[in-house]
Amino acid sequence: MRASRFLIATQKETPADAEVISHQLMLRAGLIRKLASGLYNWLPMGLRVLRKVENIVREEMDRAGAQELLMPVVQPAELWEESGRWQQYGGELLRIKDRHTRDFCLGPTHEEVITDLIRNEMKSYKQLPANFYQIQTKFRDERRPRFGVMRAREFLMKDAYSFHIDQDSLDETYQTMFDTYKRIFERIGLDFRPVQADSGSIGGSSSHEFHVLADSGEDDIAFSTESGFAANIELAEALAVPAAREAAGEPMQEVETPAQKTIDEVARFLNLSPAQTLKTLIVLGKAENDDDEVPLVALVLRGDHTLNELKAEKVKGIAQPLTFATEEQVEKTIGAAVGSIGPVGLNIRTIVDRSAAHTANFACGANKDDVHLVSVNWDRDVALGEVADLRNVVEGDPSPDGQGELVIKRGIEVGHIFKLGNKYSAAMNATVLNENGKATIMEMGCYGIGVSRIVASAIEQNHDDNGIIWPLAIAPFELALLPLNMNKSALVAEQAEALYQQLQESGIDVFMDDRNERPGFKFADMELIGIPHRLVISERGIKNGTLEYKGRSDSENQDIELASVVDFIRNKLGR
RNA sequence: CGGGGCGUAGCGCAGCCUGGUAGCGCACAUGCAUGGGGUGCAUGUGGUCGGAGGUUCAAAUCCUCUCGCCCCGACCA
Repeated sequence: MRASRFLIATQKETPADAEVISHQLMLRAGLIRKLASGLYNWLPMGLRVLRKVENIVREEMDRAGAQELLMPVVQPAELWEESGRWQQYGGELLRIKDRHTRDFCLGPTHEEVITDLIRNEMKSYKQLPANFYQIQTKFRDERRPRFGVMRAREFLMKDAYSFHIDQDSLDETYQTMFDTYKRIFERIGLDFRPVQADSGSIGGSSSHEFHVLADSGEDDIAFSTESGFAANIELAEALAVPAAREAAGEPMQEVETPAQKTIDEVARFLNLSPAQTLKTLIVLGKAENDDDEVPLVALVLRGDHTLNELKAEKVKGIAQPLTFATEEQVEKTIGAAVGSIGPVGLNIRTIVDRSAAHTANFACGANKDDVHLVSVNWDRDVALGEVADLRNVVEGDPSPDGQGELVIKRGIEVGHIFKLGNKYSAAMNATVLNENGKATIMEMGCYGIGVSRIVASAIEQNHDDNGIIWPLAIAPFELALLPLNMNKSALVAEQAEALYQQLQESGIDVFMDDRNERPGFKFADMELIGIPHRLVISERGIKNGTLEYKGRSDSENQDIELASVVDFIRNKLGR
């Protein structure tokens, strides 16, 4: 490609509304332009990157035996009513009406459509297992789109759905997809980790996420220092810390704590560390009958720990989504304000976090305004009832697999695989006949990759002060060919044209900057765009019989014999 | 959805408080010079100041409403 015939939309200045580096660089390098909040145009330069990612994903899915198909963006409401998600799915599902006022939605995911398709097409267990995928635009009406294409409302996703006669077959394909995802992210050149994950609103049992490690990530991932354990923090099991409870000391006593509400205030006032205090959070439970009053439930955690809402939600009898009781509800039922609640003498169901249950001689609210208790001990002063894992893990916690400690890093979720089981196939009655001729509900798996998000996360991991540094596999072009003063020097022009021809014929994805611009201007543009390899053709080099080569992250130029330059580049590209 | 902020040329911004001719840098066009790290000089093009209503002799500026965008806040590829 010649620069003179290609839209180079680079900008010197960073648009004010771009927050993270990948968004800034995608705008500055002229890869994307915003149309509206969460909606982006992909310019020619950006689309080349997107297509390269897409092709790697496609090749590896095909290699894994999946079949590509394509489903519509617009989906009829009936299917979503059948699965129950028309009601369940929140505001992210953009619901629209057609001219006949029939209900439709823009597809945020395609479980319903694929299940409907496959239940009509597949009749026999002999056709299973089968895995279908598409690379297609999704729409999720995000409450807050941000970070450019990282969290856009419209985005490109590879989604795959597998169908099985039994759990063993599902397990096998799940493992194949796990391995395929590893290959994909390795080929793209990302620093990533597979982690155990929650299956969220899509549903199902087992689930792994693939995270690109980057400080700008929106997820916290817990890793073990000693083993391969890695899990999203929403899921990582928190073991009891300390491992055993100390012996009880002084007798329990009441202390006046006027106007001390938060854990920090109380701990400072009592001259204790927050870890020596317990906090009691009051949430809504589930009423047994629809007409009954909603009960309150107390969750007790160590003062320095934070509640993991996902874990709390999974406890039987707690309202989903997790909802905190209002101050009025708390005062009415317990008779004390929110800052003075504690487990001693508490008149509602109480669930204690494992670590809180191992804390001795602690301080907590006395269920009387402005009074706390100190030197409180389980069993001696208050019965220890239900214990559960309620908290988020913190750095230094023991790894749940018993090996090493946990370290926490930020990650960007670029892939997610689920075992759906029969959640959709049962709701939508997707069956095939088994060996005995009996209708059997299929088992399903689903596997997603955020194709457009990968482009942004690759930049988060690979950039410097001058711009993007693309991994070779997804660079918009492999090589930038820069003739200097081409318009003045017939020698340079002639040589550049000849070399351009030669490189193209060797199958190299070359971008020749034939614009009539000064050298510094071209260098800056090519580095901002992030093309991995660069060749400079100048009059003085030609006279020496050499060209200058520089890799995007090299610090020095290297002179290359003109005659051997094509081989040199092929070698650099690993061809 | 709640809290905060911002809308003036393609991009980055000033002007608004204290009402009176709409400005600067970059980009873009033309010319001359320059020609190895975003070159210099000159001359130009480009704006219904987000929109509507109001106050006023006069509104980018003051008032009301509205729309859009960004940031922070707990259902995600």
